[in-house]
Amino acid sequence: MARNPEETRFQLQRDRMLTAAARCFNQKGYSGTSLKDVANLLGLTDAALYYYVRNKEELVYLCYVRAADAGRDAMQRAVDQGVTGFEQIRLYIRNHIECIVGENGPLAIMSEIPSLTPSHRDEVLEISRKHSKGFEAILERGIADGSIAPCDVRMTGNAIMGAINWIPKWFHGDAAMAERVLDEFPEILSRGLRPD
Amino acid sequence: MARNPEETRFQLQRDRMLTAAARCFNQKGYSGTSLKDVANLLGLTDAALYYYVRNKEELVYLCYVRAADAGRDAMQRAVDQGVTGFEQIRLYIRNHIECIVGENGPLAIMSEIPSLTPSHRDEVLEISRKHSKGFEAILERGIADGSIAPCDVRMTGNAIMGAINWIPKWFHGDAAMAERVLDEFPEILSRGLRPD
DNA sequence: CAAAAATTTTAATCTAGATTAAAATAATGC
DNA sequence: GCATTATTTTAATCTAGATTAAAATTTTTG
Repeated sequence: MARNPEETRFQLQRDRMLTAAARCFNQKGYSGTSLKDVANLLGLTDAALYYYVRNKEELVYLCYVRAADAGRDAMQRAVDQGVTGFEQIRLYIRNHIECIVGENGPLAIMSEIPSLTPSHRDEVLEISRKHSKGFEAILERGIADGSIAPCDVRMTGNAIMGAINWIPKWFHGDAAMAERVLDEFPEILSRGLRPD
Repeated sequence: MARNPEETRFQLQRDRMLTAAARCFNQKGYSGTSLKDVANLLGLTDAALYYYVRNKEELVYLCYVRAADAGRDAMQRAVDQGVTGFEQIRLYIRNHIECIVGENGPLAIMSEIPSLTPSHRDEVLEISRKHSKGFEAILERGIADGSIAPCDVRMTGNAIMGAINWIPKWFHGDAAMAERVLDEFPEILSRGLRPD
């Protein structure tokens, strides 16, 4: 055990593990990926994973927490940098997609919350709800400042988030495609928000 | 075995089964749902399902084929009824969402194609690709007839389809909500397509 | 370099869930 | 009502994959 450099070592391995797991989960789902799948991506044995997590459920849980952190971060930066609500939404879309298709590896899409422990489930649901609320709040500010046309913010949020969350289903790590998504999606998804 | 009324009986049960399975799969994924889960929804024993399908994989496969049929149908009706490309897209969105949130039970979202048999996988992928092409073709017609602004049809298709495919993740059979989705989504998702 | 701590592997165990076969029940045709 | 066919259940198998414990290996520290 250690102060900092070694804690970092453990953390780094664990992080690589979460990335590998996220890749598997996005592709084959929670139950569909075996710990062996994840371990293989890392050149390890399945049993080795238990050195880093208590069990498989905790692995998803950590993936989700990590994704939530990245999402919150993407939103925070967008709010900090954008002036109008519209600009903030656009920045957020771009930032978030960057997390998803970026080279630091994929983020897990939170698509199997039912598989979590009740306690973990509640926690993740709470975070997720907060995130949605944050998104809707930006929309509302945009409506207030006139940069976004009045709309059902809940449904609009669901639509935009859905389009983003679905990306891992068809995107598989092609760098050229990553560029294209990053260029096109923010425009496509925000275009409909503008007032006439 | 039978001519027609009995064939219908078998078909009907099988259809109920596909609906139940679709509900489970959408909620918990392929590997996440046991045959017992599906059987319970029908008031049956898991073993009884084998009277209708060869195995679990065939069950997903049939769910996917069924969803594909409904999707093709929704698109065909949209093309038949709409005049401009824009109108057709809008109609298609509404028709498809109606399949998803409608009362005849949910359609399976094709999110776990990797779990299929190679042969089934190829077939479903082919159908799915054709569907995407159909969607993009409508977009292109819309661009040609001036009802839709020029855009990257591939990315636009991915965005719109993604938003739709994600619906089952947050929609859970509330009738009032179904109305709301059906009212809002076609507008939200098509608004950005209009030329300036 | 040797001791201690950290990391990984090997080898079992344990269980849920898919699948099957045989038996039981229900429905239908005559 | 009887014989046949359709449907479902009961009761076993069988297997993949999660989990664990102990042993082996690697890394770190002094």
